[in-house]
Amino acid sequence: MTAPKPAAKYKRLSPEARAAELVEAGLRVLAKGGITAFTIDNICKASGASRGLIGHHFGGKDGLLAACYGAAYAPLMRAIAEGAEPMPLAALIDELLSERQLRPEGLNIWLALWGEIAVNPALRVEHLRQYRIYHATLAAAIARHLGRAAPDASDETLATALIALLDGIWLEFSIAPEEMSRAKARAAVEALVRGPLSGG
Amino acid sequence: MTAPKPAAKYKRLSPEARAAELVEAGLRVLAKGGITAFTIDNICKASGASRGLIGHHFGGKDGLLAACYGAAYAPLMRAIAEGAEPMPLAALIDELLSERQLRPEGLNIWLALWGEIAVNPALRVEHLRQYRIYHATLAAAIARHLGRAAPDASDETLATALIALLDGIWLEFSIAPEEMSRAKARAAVEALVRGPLSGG
DNA sequence: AGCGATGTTGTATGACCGTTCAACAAGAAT
DNA sequence: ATTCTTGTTGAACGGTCATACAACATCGCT
Repeated sequence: MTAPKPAAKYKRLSPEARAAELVEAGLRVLAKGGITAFTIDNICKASGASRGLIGHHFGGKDGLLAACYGAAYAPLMRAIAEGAEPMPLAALIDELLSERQLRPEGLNIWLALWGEIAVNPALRVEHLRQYRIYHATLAAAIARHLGRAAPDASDETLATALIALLDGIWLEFSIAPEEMSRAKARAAVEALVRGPLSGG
Repeated sequence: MTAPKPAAKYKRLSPEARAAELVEAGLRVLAKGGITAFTIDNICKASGASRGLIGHHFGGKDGLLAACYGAAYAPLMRAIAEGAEPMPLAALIDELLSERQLRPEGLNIWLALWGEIAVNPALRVEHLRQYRIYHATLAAAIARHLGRAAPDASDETLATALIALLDGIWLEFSIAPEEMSRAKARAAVEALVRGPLSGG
């Protein structure tokens, strides 16, 4: 018999890898149980890690929540930044209403976090940072669509309206899925965008 | 000296009055601290009542939360049902974007509750009940605006889109007030509604 | 004035919360 | 093989959570 290899009691990860695992677990918890389920216990159980790790890597629960917020924005940012050259507006809207962006787990994460943003100043800061990028990208796409080099005030306003409509659509998908569908969503966005964008 | 009147230790209320006070206190707590602040302690402190009352009148915290959800819908319902005869669409939209409907406290309550609806089946049921009334009222107003006696499929779809846009606008007012304004909101709603409604 | 019905109180209870931290162990460096 | 760095563990802590419930007080009724 060879010497029995003692089973390692845990796997040691790089800080980045461990942080990523915890953020992913946090997002899974948020998607399933909302903000009230976002507890150290639940997250560590979901991640398979021990209770001390969140404090060690993020300084506390709030730190992890902020990281989760950033991570929740990632798919959206990836979508609107895809490709080397800027996307045409139609393609952008198509992507924002794609099945990938409308997955229920992802939407539930938004819902859970929105309620916190209104109430948690630290999260609000992180939100504004991401929002500005999102808004600027949309405004630029609208301006390009209308043959402008840079967005003017009306493009900015339309971008704000489009963001609100998309947020509302995502919201309805989450809380009243019987009433919302991709087709209805598409029709709504087209109605909003047709007037201002066809006329010029 | 006359006999000193012993100060009453508490005021005894009818079940309806007490329930109403607790619901109001619950809404105040939701507006200020979101769903995570919705605790027995906080609510009773806000209401000036003792810790046993929520259990006594609502069977538990969840019962009160459901009642709060219904109460949160009340201003909206009152707005769209105002007057004996049906409101014209323009007036309806005006009311839905009025300052009364856009008060931050009210919007924060929505935000706090939306995150729970996605996750709490009992709340979801209550939501659907209220949503159907809301949706039907809007669809009827749209149909009337177009000279139809009853809403057809396109009116229903437009009502859904309008609800989504309004929800999104309220959301932006709460989490990104720097970017949203009543004027922008009005412009967005008009853009959404102009095409389908002017053409017929 | 006294009784009875019932709305109200506040403590007790057990579960769970987030954070801390000393002991531990894995893997790299030597 | 040994040492060292550092990621990891899990128990311990004080605080807060929702709920249950027995004692109590108020007010209508007689």
